[in-house]
Amino acid sequence: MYAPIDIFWRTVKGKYKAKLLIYLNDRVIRYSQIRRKFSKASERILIKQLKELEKEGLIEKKVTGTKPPYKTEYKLSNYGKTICPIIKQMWFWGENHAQVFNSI
Amino acid sequence: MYAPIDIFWRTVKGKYKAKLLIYLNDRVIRYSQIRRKFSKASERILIKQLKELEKEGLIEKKVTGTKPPYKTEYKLSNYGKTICPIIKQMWFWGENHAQVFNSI
DNA sequence: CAGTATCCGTTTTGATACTG
DNA sequence: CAGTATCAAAACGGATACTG
Repeated sequence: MYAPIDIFWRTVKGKYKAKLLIYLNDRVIRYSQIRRKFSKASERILIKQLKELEKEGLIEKKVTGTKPPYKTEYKLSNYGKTICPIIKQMWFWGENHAQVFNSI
Repeated sequence: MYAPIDIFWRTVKGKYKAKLLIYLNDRVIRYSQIRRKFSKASERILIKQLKELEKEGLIEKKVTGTKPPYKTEYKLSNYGKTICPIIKQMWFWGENHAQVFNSI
């Protein structure tokens, strides 16, 4: 029903998802840190994309505390780690071909 | 001003662009053929995405004839060929992880 | 601290009739 | 044959006030 490329697409579609995956690669990070790093993103969208990544199993969330203030930590899952090499290649491609865009 | 990942993103963002690039890989194809292949896409969107790919130099178009009916042929440029390996990896990733989505 | 809820503007896509 | 034009619908993202 879906072409394989659609599977991939659906996974990383969203303004910040690819960057979030790279940012979470090999770290455990609290939400407030992510907020600071992605300060240009609106609260709503950042949470939305984190939730989607979590729902699809690419990242994992751990909440500490039973009443506020809570402490939440995000990290990449093993499944999420399988996608990072591809995102890095997307990154490298952009790096190598940036001049094409600057000239438009 | 743009992160490299945004460069890549901007290049293939669009519902059919990645598929178009793969489809045009190593072939010269007429517009009507593309239409048949992408029969689910609306005329407007298909043309729009072809135009954007052409504008950014990923594909090339050759028009034959001075009055209708015209004959146009599309093919991948050398520049476009540099991005196909990455799209294929996206494809493979989706193939290998499809079951995750089917289970949701 | 880590989110939700609400409202709103922009961007993307679709359907379809028409044209060089 | 290969598009363009027009209009409408849906998806996406942003700002910000509020809450467990």
